[in-house]
Amino acid sequence: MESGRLLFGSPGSHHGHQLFLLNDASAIFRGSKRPFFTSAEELLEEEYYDEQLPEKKRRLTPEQVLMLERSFEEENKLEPERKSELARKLGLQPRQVAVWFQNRRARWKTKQLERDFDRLKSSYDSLLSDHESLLQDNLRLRSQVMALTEKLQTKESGSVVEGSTGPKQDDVAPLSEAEQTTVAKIDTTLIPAVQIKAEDRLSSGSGGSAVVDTDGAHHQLVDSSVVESYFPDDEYHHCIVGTTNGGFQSEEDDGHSDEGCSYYADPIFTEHLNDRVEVDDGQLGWWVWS
DNA sequence: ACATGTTGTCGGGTTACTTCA
DNA sequence: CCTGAAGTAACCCGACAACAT
Repeated sequence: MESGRLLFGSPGSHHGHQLFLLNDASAIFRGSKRPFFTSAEELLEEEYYDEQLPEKKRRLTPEQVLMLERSFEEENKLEPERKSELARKLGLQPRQVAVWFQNRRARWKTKQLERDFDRLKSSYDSLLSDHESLLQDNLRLRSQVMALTEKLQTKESGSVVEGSTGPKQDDVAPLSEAEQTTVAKIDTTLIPAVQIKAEDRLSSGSGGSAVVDTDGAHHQLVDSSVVESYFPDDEYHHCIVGTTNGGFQSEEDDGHSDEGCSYYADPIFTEHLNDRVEVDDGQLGWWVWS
């Protein structure tokens, strides 16, 4: 071990005053209490070294720091030969050079962590912005699907009564090309899902049976006017109880009502929640969105 | 060949001191 | 003048590797 230090101070103190054994070049500081950032001119002044106070921490001169920094840029690890060479050139103890490199690596690592943090935070902020933008798109598209679905149903009901005394088909505005494309998607994805659910329900026989939709939501028909829906992706495992009388409740597994349910914040869900339950002569139908 | 001791270095944490606002 | 924050030289400790015995 490189040691070379003398301790004096009160016994038992963890950090006694320390006096360093100095090499030839630094011997001019022996016994002085050199302040930080001492200029070269000041160092040459005789009275500077008159005091015989114990050696304490001394700042390295700017020239010493510059040379150490340059050496650190080349290689941040210090092999024994380079350490001795640097110590000789700078007029420092090899131990001082080693300590400087250790501290310099620690400072570099701290800065590196700060840079990494900034980079990750920037990346996170960007992703968050993208996520929020996608949520807005999702919301908008859901609304569009709803509107188009309603439009399609209105059109289909108009064609059923065509030729009868019902409203004329001309009362329904024709779908645009884009709307027709969306409707086609609804036909191929949503309607079969509804059919599957209807088959599940019908095959189960009783009104108290349960079905699971494409979202994994578990729907239980309680009676002719009430259905309970459990959403497995909801970390709170809320139970949404929809009714046909215009209201709904949200409960947690333990039965306590929860006004903070995240679904309240979803305008699409809130607006169309009761659409999930359509009771018509005991027949249960579902709105489904993907 | 293996065990043990010595020496030096490293990273992480801490202390003591200086500088500055 | 006092004070707290920041920067930094130096230290302590445990882990590890290289080398000698």
